[in-house]
Amino acid sequence: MSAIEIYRTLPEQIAARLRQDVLSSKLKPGDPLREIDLSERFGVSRGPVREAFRQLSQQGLLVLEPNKGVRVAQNPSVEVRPLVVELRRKIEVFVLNSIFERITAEDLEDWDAILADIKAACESSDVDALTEHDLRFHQAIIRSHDDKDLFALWQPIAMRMMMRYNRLDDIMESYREHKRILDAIRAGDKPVAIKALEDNIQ
Amino acid sequence: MSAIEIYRTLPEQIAARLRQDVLSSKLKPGDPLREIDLSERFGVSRGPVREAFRQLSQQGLLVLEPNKGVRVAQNPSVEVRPLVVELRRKIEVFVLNSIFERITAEDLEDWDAILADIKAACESSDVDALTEHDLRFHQAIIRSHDDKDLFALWQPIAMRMMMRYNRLDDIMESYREHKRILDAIRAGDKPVAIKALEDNIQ
DNA sequence: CAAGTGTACATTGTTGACAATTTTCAGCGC
DNA sequence: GCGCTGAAAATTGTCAACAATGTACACTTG
Repeated sequence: MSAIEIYRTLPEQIAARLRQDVLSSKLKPGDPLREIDLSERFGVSRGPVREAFRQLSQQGLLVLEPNKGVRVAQNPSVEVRPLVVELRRKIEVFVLNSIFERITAEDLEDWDAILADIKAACESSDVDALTEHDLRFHQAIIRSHDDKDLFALWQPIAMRMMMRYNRLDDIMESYREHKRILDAIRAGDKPVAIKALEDNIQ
Repeated sequence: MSAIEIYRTLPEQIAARLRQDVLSSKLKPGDPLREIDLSERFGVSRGPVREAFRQLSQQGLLVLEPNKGVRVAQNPSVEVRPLVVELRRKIEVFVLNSIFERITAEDLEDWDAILADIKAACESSDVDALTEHDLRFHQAIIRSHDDKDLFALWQPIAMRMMMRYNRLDDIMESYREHKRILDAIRAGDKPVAIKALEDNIQ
């Protein structure tokens, strides 16, 4: 796995590992997870594993059933998915619109760095890495807003889209979509930036 | 407290109690909560209390800081609140629109019963009870959709609105708003029902 | 006296044992 | 063979002790 270990607590580290497994379909919808298995695999007790389960269920990646256990969540139904897409668009457009005039050179540097990771992942057709860096890109934008609660609002919605790349014929298109967003921001063109962001969320 | 004890697990019961305290402003934004205090108050160990904290932080009512503890969350800023309102509207309208033709007589009976509770709370000016039954009313509608994940999507957004009734000069208006929704549903008038629902969410 | 430092205290984090619940499946009667 | 019953196994839920972390404040030092 990648070496991004900014996660401070034990449950966060475990949750991050499991999230990768779910998003990369190493764990499939309906798969059961047992606390003992994972506590042995990570060399910790069941407590932190339980808490990681709670975190991921709050993000919609796992489903908890009291006294029965945890399973990987089903993807949103075809009926509900358009709603999820619309909600995520609303939040991200709100944020971009709100911070646009206050975006700093440092912000753009950070986002360029992530864009480079996206490009590398596209060029090597590494879908898992692309999923990770795509998420990081949008996270970075959300997190640059002063109101830190927006991230908590956005995360469960974004996770439910689960970044499935089957929508793209050409994986490089993902890189180009994100590049268009940053280019428009750099040019100070707000409407185009927002349009590019909306086009990327589907 | 009211005797609605449908919550199966210990952490759910604790979370329900704390949620009431937060929504009724018995606990105010910024107030710190200590695991020991609550475990003694409820006569359980710290484990279930910790899990209740996690549930409520996922709903946006508490804020967790690793190794430091838990505080009651701040209300959404005036800038973000319109976004939250819009997101909640989108979800509830989506659900009502989606289930409208399949609403049964039993559904309407259930919702009428909750409406009666709302009426009683309004007549006795019991704002805490009104908050509770208002939540129950909208929960019941969301939960009648086949896709149970919609409730998990809706809850953190709805909680962040925190049902503040200072928007109403006359508390009875809350009852009338909800009655308008059910009347329109009963009459089979979808556009009016959706309009009434939208008007109620602000 | 201000700034920094160390130590005791308060609080959260983690663990392993035990309790409660659910699931599995062998045994039984029909 | 089919369905029911109930004991055993597997799994999650709860607890209390211990570890790690953060905080408060008296103390030192310049």
